[in-house]
Amino acid sequence: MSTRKEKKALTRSALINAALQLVEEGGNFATISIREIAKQAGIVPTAFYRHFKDTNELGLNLVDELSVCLRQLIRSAREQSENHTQLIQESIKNFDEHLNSHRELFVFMTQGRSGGTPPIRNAIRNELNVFALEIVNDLAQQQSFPTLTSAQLKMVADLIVSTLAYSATDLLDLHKNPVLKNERLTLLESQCRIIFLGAAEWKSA
Amino acid sequence: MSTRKEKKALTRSALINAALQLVEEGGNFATISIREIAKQAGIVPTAFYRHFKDTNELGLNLVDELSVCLRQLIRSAREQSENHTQLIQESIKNFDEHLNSHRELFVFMTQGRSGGTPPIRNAIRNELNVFALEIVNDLAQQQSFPTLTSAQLKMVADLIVSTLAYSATDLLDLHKNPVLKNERLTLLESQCRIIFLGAAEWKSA
DNA sequence: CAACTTAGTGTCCACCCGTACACCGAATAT
DNA sequence: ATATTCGGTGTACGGGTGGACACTAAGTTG
Repeated sequence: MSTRKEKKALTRSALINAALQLVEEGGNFATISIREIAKQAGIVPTAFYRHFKDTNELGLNLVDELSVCLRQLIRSAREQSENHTQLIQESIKNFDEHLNSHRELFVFMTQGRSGGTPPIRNAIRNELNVFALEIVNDLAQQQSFPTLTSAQLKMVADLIVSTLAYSATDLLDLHKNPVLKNERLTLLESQCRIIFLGAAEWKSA
Repeated sequence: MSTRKEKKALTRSALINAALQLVEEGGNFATISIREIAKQAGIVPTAFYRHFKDTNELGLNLVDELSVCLRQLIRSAREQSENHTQLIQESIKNFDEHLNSHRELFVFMTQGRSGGTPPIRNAIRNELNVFALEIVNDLAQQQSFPTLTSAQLKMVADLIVSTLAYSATDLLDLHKNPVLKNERLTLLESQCRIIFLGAAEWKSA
């Protein structure tokens, strides 16, 4: 039927993967060129334009990839646990596994959130906001903090997301140093517990 | 006496300021070129090499600038307050003012922490670590959390620094939107209070 | 004052960049 | 079966880049 569209979709994802791989290999997304991406994808530079206007547009598509990745992360963390401590442990383990299996996307995310073009920054910010909203949903459903309004839950969720995202930069860098990485994961766990403790104590003042 | 060294130091700081200004104007530090910096500084490109080997080396010097900036920030936040809430409010106000008066440095910091070359990333990480240690010092001196060991205080301080640094990206972007920026500052304040509440509740488990 | 040092200049080169353009050949539509 | 669409190719151009090199002029030193 559609050999045409199939092939196009194929090289399109080849371009996306090429960009991600270049980023993962240590390149800053802001500095990688159309020519590099095309070469990595095994096509000629000018063919790039059949798919994206420029690297920025490709970047926005990377954010879409990130979006589904984050959704997977939320979903796989959704087996409810007995208590907060356990929930945190399991969620962080899950987070770490996602960081490993989607390194390139998270490297792109951390880079782009502060160093991307404005459209990319906003797109990533938006994804992280959606992510926080999903956490709010979960916290509400599990009635983790019955005394908090949903606005207050959102504030807590934003803090959790902020803490996770910040740690991602460190964890991705500690990739090849398991000892330090585990230390960092332990730190992250303690910090999340602090947040949960604080949230439980929060009185609207 | 030393007109020579004076002039050199002068153009050197002209180069540093040129780089910072280019970053502040929206450029990603990773993408700005020696020629751009030199032009902005009002010298010829090749003269750049009299001061720095490459942009990376200049970047490491920007981290030094950041270092003294962070030290100023700590110092000016060191008037002790009556209670936690007030301390947080004043410290955040101080933080915001520093963000405004040293925009370029903080843009560079947020960019570089996740998107810089490995040496720059490490240098910034190191500065933030020192910053956290200074906070530990202050918290210990004020006996804010008598039940916590210094290792636990460090964990809390890291969380505070993480939260501040993460918010910096947002705050710098909201530069020209006072309403949203104030919302973000309020969010930050709530999050810091959560952290302080959680820290007060922490039992070594 | 003479010799030396050095910050900044001017020129030049090989390289990579984005992108315009004409082209091809196979998948699709008629 | 023929015409059309379109993803990928190859060539070409102007412009920006890092950096080598020889130079100058002013500051320093002895």
